[in-house]
Amino acid sequence: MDTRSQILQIAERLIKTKGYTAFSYHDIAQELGVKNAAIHYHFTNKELLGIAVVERAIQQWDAYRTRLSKEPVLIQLLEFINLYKANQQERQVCLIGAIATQVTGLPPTMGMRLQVLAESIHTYLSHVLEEGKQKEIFSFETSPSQKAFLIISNLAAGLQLARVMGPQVFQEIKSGILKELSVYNYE
Amino acid sequence: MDTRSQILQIAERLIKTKGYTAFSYHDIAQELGVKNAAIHYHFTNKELLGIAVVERAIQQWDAYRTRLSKEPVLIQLLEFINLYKANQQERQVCLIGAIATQVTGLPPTMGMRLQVLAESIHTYLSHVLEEGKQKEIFSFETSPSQKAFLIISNLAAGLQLARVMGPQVFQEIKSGILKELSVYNYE
DNA sequence: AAACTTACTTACTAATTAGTAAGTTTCCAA
DNA sequence: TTGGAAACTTACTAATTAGTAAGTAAGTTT
Repeated sequence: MDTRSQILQIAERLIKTKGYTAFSYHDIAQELGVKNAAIHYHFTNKELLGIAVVERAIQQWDAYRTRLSKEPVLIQLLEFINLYKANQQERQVCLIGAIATQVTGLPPTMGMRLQVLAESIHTYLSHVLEEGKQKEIFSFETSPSQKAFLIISNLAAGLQLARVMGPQVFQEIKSGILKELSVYNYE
Repeated sequence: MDTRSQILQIAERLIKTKGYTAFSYHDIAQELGVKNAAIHYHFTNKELLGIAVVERAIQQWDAYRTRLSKEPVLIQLLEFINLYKANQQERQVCLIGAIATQVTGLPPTMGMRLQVLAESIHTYLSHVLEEGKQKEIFSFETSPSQKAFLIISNLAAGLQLARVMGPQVFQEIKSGILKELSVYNYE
């Protein structure tokens, strides 16, 4: 993998563990075994790096949801939850939560691109829920859009609560989501 | 109000808007119209200030839940939601979400005290839900503890999503929570 | 009135930060 | 084989950061 991609990968991990303001070019440089200025060569300033991290997340999400969309809705839901579970296992939060809590003091463009990501995720999950409801695989009383907001917020804050209260909280939230959708016998 | 309390109040607001790492002693000093060192007089270092902010939040929460516990369960739930709504109106996130997303790089004591706060909130809401279920005011299929985790995560991440996607998202989440509890005709 | 405390200010240090400018190495293409 | 671009390093700057030490003014206690 090329250095540019490695920088983006490390930056994303740092944002999801310490937050955007808390990580420095030095952190990335040290981990890559290069000098500070090498990071500046690839990303002139921190704002550009931050935006590129969100942009990369959008691309990866687009690829992921395109691939997933060919699967049955139940698999799509479980795999969606697993995306968050993977973060939990590394004690990370999701990118949206990590940036949203600091967004007031961040470059506006980061907020705008994050909105695009959040809306894409919400739209995708809404469709999955709608199809699942129609096919009687999921059961819920709210609209698919509203239910999508509820589930996304469960997962996002589930990661945050798990950091503070322990990993079992995420498991409780995950099984709660599925129970409320009347989904049983998974994995 | 004395200076110490004012510092804590400003610090909490800054944590809930920009995050712990992003605010400086200078930010507080400027807003109070005093010099940098005046803040250090009251809180020798940033770690002590951070812990004091969480400690104050625990005290305020204890007072609030004690007062609320005399009300009917439906009022208790609606007032609990209103605590988050108040944050939303100022474009802030909740203290737990704000700190949890950065907790990996923060003084361990802050994480420990935040855990106490989070557990107290969860215990309180669990009791409210349990009583409400028993009295058939709320309806839900999971355990009260599990439902409490779901609702807390809805509200915490609801604030974060509202920052990125707009305030209507918080409203959607709020009405979704109530609908799933079969609570109608509120306010 | 003297001693002491509270709540600061002034003036500083050391470390870290993002960011830049100029030079260097390595590889590839004409 | 020479020219140039890509990917750096070296060496620096300016700003911001947390934190400290010494001094001061106002009030409070003895």
